[in-house]
Amino acid sequence: MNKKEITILLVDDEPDILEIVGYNLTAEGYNVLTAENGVEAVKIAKKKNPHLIILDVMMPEMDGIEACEQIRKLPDLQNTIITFLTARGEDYSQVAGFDAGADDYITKPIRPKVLVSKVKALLRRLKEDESSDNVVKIGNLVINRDEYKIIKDKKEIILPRKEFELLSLLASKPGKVFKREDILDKVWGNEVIVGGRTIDVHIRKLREKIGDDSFKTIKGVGYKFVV
Amino acid sequence: MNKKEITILLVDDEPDILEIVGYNLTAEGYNVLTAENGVEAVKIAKKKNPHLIILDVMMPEMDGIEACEQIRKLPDLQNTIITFLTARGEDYSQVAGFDAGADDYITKPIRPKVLVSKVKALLRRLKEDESSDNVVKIGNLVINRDEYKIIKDKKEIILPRKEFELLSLLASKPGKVFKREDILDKVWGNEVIVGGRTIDVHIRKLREKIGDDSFKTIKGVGYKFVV
DNA sequence: TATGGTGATAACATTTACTTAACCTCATCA
DNA sequence: TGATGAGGTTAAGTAAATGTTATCACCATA
Repeated sequence: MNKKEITILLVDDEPDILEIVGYNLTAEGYNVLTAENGVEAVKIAKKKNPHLIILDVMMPEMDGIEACEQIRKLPDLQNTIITFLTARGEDYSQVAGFDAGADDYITKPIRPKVLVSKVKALLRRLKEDESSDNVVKIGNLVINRDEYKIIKDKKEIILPRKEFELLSLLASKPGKVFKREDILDKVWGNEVIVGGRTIDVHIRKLREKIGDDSFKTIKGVGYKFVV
Repeated sequence: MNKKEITILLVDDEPDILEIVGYNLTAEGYNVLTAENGVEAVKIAKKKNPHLIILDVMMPEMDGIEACEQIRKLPDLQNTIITFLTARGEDYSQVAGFDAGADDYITKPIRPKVLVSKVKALLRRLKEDESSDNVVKIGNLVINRDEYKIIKDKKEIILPRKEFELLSLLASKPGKVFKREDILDKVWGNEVIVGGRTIDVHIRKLREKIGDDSFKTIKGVGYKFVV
């Protein structure tokens, strides 16, 4: 996801804060929307579907907590990250904030650098969320997509990229037969043309490293991973 | 399976975590049970048979690892998904966790959104197991096109491609007579020309493997599959 | 520039599926 | 009754698909 495509909704009743924070986030390349109260915030959130919402707790009309609750009810905004702006030490509002469905909070007074790095961290989390189950366990195998490693019987195995992708694909649905063409599509990409024996050779390496029994050949069709 | 019917057992010795995580899961519509230590967890798991168990590793009385092992021993809880709560980077506990029979782990500090999406992903896995998409059952036969296998009286039979396709075709409409030319069209493709005895030979092999009675010859016409 | 890992390929071996041919059985009907 | 046609059976040959190994080009890295 490109920064340009990331939309942040900034909600505060003080124009100064909107301007300073907004300036800093815009300078970072984010697409920034602003609202001056909860009612407006909910309206904009509904329409623009931002990735991140920064909500001041104390606001006229509708406070941040209530706005947050309303926003959380909207089905399209389930994956939006919401963070509060709260005065330091106001512990109660933090709890209430989490209760309302917030993911984090930022304490006032706001220091632009801190805020920007927090925003970056939160958006990084969004990415992590998108690829949520990066660790898969099948039988005595643990496949960790994040760290690109395999654990078999407590022992770590490092696989080259193609082998890892191939194993990863086959193990994503144990038992299911993947046709050769499907494997080529998913591991090699459908533009790439490789020779006829390429898949076999990679399967062979996996059989060597992971175990012969785990990979079954279905002649004329493809391969499957079995537990 | 409706969300309301899904039960999650949450085990942690810190009431704060039980509350925050419990709140988030309840808000998602899950039925949440809690326990404060391993002993209690095992007791509740045995009684309530939850679909998913979230276990803190570090707990007084009985730690998560041991609780997991005990739970895994219970026959009713074989299909339960167990996931650990573990401090980030505690690599050892992850390995030990998988060893004890866990399916996944969630790192602390807990971020509600991450946890919820992970829970959803895990439960999606549960659903997939239950739904049989590309599977057809006829009599004591189960034909699984995804895995390219046949199950007859609980025993797995692997068939070569042509035999599989032939059986698959005949069994798609039990009782219906398929003309020889139709079979050739569908299994062999209408450009391929094969000798007169080819179909018979394949039928013979199926009769050998699946059972003589299942395939009836209609002289001058073709074959049909009967239950 | 040397090194080592990766990934593709070619050449060959092996395995398996599929087809065929030859022969057999059985029912039907002139 | 024996000629005919349809399908059944078997083993063997062939073709197709996959397994195996060695080798090479490429790339990053020391």
